Amino acid sequence: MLDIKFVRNNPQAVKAALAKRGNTVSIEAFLSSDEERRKRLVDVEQLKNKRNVVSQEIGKLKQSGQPAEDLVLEMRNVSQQIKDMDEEIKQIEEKLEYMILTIPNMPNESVPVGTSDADNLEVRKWGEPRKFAFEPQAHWDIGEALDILDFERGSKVTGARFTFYKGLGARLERALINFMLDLHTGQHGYTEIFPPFMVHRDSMVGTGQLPKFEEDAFRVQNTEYFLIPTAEVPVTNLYRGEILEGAKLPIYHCAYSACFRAEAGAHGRDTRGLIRQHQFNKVELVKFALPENSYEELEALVANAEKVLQLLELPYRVVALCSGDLGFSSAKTYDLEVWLPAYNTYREISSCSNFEDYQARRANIRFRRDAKGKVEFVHTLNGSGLAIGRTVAAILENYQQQDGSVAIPKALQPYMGGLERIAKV
RNA sequence: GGAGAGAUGGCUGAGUGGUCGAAAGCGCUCGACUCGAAAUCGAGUGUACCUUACGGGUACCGUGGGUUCGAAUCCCACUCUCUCCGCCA
Repeated sequence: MLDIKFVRNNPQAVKAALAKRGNTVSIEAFLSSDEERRKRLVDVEQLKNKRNVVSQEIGKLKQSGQPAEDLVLEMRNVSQQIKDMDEEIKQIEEKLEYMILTIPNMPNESVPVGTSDADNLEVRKWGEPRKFAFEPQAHWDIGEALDILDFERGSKVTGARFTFYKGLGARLERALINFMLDLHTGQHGYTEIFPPFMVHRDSMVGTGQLPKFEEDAFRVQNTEYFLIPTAEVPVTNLYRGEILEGAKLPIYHCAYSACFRAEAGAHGRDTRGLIRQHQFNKVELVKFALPENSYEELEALVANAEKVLQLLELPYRVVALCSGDLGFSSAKTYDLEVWLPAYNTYREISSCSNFEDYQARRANIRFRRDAKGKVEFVHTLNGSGLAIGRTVAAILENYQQQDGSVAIPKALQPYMGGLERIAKV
């Protein structure tokens, strides 16, 4: 969430920043409630002070055997008043909290201004889309033909947007997970985490999925547990409520997890194939950084994610999201988009964001530079490194052969038991 | 699932209705001593909010309620941890 004091002191700047997102939240409504709260707080705290002082007097009177009935009666009244005022303040605070939790982050200065993904800025391209001597097939057709993906039975057993991987398809998924984790832990300095796949409400609030986007999440019946939409949630919340040692920053974590998304509002989009599933696998990168370094850390994180695509020799481009396309909690986001021949376009395969102190403030993740220093909020970052299902789709489509088989990228072959291609059995 | 014990500051741990934001020790910071270090001695050392010139106030002893003039302390519910039994991958 935003710094309430900053909002109070710079309402115009906040409004201008949020306007770049096309956000219409009323800062005025927030500020008037905020003022109301403070006004009442002053009153009730005065009363509480009176109660504290007089209560001590009563104690002394009673100890010395003197009567204190009139004071007790008076304080009985005061206490009731305090109770009523506390109740009113609580109502206001609940309203305020909901408001501040539903105000998105402010875009960083460097974010291009725009209203939709059409205004996103291509930063760089890597690799050349392959020229096919034949009509390239979509990955769902390739996968079904090779009997390594089974969408029909996925729907039968669970429902739409669920898929069975079979044989070398399942092996490919597992190989990619291991390949990516090995790369990030071995070459990029990330410490591996294997997180819970369910978290409670506070964790979802901490990273920004709640309270605003509850309809996007799967909640476990009769509990307050949510299936994680990304490992970002449990891994960022690892240090929730903690004060970290400044000397230990930055902290790099990577984590494999399954991800669960309700995809509310995505009906009819990407209905075929692996692109948009209710359950998919992902290797996530998470960083906890010093505020002054977070933008360098973002560039490095993007480079770490790009490395996966480079090693797999998949053509991609890097896009800087414009202000209107930015995620709720993000101050700046780069998307990695991989080339998908059957779509004849680049599709998102990784999203790398700097949240600055927005999540840290929600999740109360702080650090102290040294023993004497004041506590400060860390900056949190994360990015996919990469989405596994979409990587499988990209490999199937980019590495397909005329005979229907699919070559396996060199870097991945050791993870496939040395296998060089997936062919029909 | 059954029975029991517990949750206090960075840590250990005292505190069963008032003067307790909280003893003591450890740790940490600063200072003294020292050529330097250790040891020793002295001072300091939570977070948030409100107000503000200095300063002051309020809240927080797992979480949420309740009793009371007054709650770390009493009552209720919940969460988590530990021990024993049962069950289980």
